[in-house]
Amino acid sequence: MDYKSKKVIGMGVVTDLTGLSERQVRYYEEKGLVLPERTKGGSRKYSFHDVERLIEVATKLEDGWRIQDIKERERRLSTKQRDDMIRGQLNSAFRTFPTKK
Amino acid sequence: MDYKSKKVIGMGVVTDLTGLSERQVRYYEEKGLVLPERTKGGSRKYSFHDVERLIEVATKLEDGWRIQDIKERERRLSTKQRDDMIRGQLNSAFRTFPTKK
DNA sequence: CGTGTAAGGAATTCTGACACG
DNA sequence: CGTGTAAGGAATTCTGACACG
Repeated sequence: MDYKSKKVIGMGVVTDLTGLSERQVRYYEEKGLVLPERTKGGSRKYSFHDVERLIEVATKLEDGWRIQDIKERERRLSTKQRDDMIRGQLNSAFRTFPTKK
Repeated sequence: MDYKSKKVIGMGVVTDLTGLSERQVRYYEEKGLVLPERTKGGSRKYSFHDVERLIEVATKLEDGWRIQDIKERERRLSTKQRDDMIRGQLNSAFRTFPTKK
């Protein structure tokens, strides 16, 4: 695992880095948009990747998105990505599988 | 600044990552071998680079080095590096400056 | 010299709840 | 729905000191 994915950042640094409040950060977690790890004592630990994710979420909210919208869109995207993967696999298996157009 | 150099890691994670005690980590700082940043409240914050540095220091201590030895050696190394830099600059200024051999 | 430990305090983070719009 | 806030507690980290070898 690389530096970007290692969950080592505490709440204080996260609020500094993102400009968000603790409340916001915890709420986005409650809604399943970020998944920090926990220390034995229960403190949240985030990765740099999580920090970027939080900023992305906050930006979309400012743009008028709702949290449900964000989750919805991403669910669909990952579904499409799965479809593309399967299509790719079929493609190499049978060189005749029809792709779009 | 990249992820590796950003000082965002608290003491707890540092001891987890290095296997060192808080005492050791603070002592190496006292001796000038690592230079964490501080939060407003006074908590130390380390980078991934610092973490690797701490492991390196601890390893050398296990190998019988003394902290002063470690600092001494590095002082000399950086002096040599400075010499090399200056030699390089002179080299490009006067293509005749004698390099070793 | 390098490290352990007990002591007491200050800073940090957590949860659950009430509030607002 | 997304966020602020006051409340109380638990976990975290800090400093200075004494101890050992």
